[in-house]
Amino acid sequence: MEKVSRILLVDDHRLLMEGERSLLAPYSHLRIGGQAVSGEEAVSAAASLRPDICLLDLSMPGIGGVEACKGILETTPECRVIIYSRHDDGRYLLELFHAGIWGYVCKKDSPGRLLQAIDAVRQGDVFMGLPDPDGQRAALLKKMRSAKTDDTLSSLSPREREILRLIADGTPIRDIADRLCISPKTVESHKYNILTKLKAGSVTDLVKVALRNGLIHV
Amino acid sequence: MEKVSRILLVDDHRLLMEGERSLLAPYSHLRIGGQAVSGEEAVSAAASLRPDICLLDLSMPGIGGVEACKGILETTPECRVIIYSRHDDGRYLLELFHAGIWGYVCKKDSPGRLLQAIDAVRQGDVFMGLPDPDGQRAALLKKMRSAKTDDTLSSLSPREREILRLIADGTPIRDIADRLCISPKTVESHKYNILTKLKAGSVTDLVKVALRNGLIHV
DNA sequence: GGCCGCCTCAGGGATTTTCCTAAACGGGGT
DNA sequence: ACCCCGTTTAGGAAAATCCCTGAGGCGGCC
Repeated sequence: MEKVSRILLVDDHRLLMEGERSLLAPYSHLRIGGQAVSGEEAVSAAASLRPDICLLDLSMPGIGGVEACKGILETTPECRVIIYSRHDDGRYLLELFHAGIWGYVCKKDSPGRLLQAIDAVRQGDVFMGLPDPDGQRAALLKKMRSAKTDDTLSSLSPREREILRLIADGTPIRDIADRLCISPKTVESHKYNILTKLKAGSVTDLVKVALRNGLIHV
Repeated sequence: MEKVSRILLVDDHRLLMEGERSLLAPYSHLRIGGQAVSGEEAVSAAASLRPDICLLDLSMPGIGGVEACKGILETTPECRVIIYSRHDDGRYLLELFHAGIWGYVCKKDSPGRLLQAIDAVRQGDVFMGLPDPDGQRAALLKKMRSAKTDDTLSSLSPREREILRLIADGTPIRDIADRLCISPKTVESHKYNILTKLKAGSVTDLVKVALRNGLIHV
């Protein structure tokens, strides 16, 4: 008798989630153990339902998939998270890999690959579905195997994250200082530290980082 | 006997497209008249297949949904385009409305609303499915009814677009001047004009515009 | 107690950007 | 011929940012 895996579906596209449900429906060893339509919901759902597998959409409003993933793994480390991403460039893959995901599948791939991934992680394997744009897959794998983590936002203090958000939103230093009731010089210091920590060369890089991490929206 | 509408599906999520197919399947008066997984494909598919309705995803790599929409309407103005967007904030709605769309539905809504929209445009009605975040729907409708178009990038000259791209990528003025073999002062002027034309307050706005229009990537 | 990271503030010169105004040149359209 | 538009250049003062260095207070951890 085969073990049944309880799967938590997380996606803010309801229709896509329906697609996932019907994809999984024929398999009696795969049971939908819950669903969530936001990162926040996903974290609390995982904590209470303790699913075996979590199928997680990356791009969601609010805390976003990356943070959701970390949150889930914090409260429910035994849950094997499979990222179901719309991006075909392995975005965040490094960060997520080091955070502890077990699978990564692009939405552009055939739905069958999702089943492949689920089967793999059920058996304790890791399934990373990566297309090979410009032959960079090898380099990506190499980076995955090296222990270096990306860190991006995790190296920033809460205050720095807050200021990063405001800067990336286009708020001038003076206004940030006013809103936070601190000296403009302090804001400058924070900005300098942020740029240094993130190895960013300009505010445009900060915008991109903030965008990737859901701090701001396009 | 009911007229049959031929529908072109455009989405780079294959699974989501499957969802759309099965959603439409029960209705004999709705026939899938083709499908495309990119904006470029969509434009040529519309030109050759001349569908009655086009169900168009907004966020796609390459030329993206906005440009795809314009391209479709250029070659196939009789095709009634329904935008199927993942955003719930009516993003691009103004621009798209003036470009000539007939419908707008958020992916977050129930799939039923998609059918509603299709029925509406089949009957010659316009269906704009807008949630009401912060009560801004009224303002949005007002803007829709006023004749002002958004224009975004279309108001820029090729040179300005080129410089916008470089600025949004974080290239300092001096480097842009070097790369383009022109005076830094010229670049400044272009930048000033871009900022003015786009009514942007800072480079961060330029990053977002560039991102939305596919000039740069996150 | 001591160390460390975070937040705060400040100084100050160098550098860059901002915000225009003005103008010259060429190409394309009327 | 004429005009409009895009491209190029320039000027210059005011403002903002950059790039540090240094330092004090505060809370947590060993």
